[in-house]
Amino acid sequence: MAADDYRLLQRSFFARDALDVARDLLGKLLRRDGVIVRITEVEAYRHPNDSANHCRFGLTERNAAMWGPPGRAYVYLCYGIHNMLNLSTNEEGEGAAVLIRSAEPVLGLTEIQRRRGATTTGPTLLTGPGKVGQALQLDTSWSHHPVTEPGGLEALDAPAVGEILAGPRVGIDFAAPADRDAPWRLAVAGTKWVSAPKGLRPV
DNA sequence: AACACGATGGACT
DNA sequence: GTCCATCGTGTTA
Repeated sequence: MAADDYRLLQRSFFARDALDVARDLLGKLLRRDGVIVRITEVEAYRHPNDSANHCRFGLTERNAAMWGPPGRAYVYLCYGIHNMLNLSTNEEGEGAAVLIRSAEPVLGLTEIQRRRGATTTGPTLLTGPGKVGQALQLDTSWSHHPVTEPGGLEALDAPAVGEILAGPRVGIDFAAPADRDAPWRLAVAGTKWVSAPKGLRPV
């Protein structure tokens, strides 16, 4: 299949609750120039009433892309080092997004290795949100970029996946217990391209 | 105007 | 298992 045969996801795909979008994003593709990856693990950050969500204190300059139209990138810097990719969901005015936690190389493996500074072809190449950001060469200036339009970073359609695993989100111990325990981390079953298989179980 | 800390990853014991 | 790099953001004063 030629790269030009891939179809962009539509804005309406993202104009739904983050948890629904998260589930449907599994198996979909992200393209940046000659690199294509398949999404294998995601987390939903919902609106409202999600105390793990960056939008929990309202609109700020950093999280503005989450409040904006659906289908936009929200890239934020974590620990001063890692650029984390989210895709905005819900309707404009609702602060919600899906964090892309892991992916699997589809095209451009050697370029991904170069960007990551790694030689492995195994899951450690691309499991973890910081690695995804690095492989797609993203930084915070990519926030607000529409992934439903050609050019730059694109979200591409692909067949739905089969079985799905779910479990609590990672690294949100600061959140309220109910939000901490909510099974809003989703992953493709049967793949090794998942950052933390522990804690995931079939839905 | 200061300050504490994070939706992590890699190196090391 | 532990340690910590590294800096922008949001909170608090």
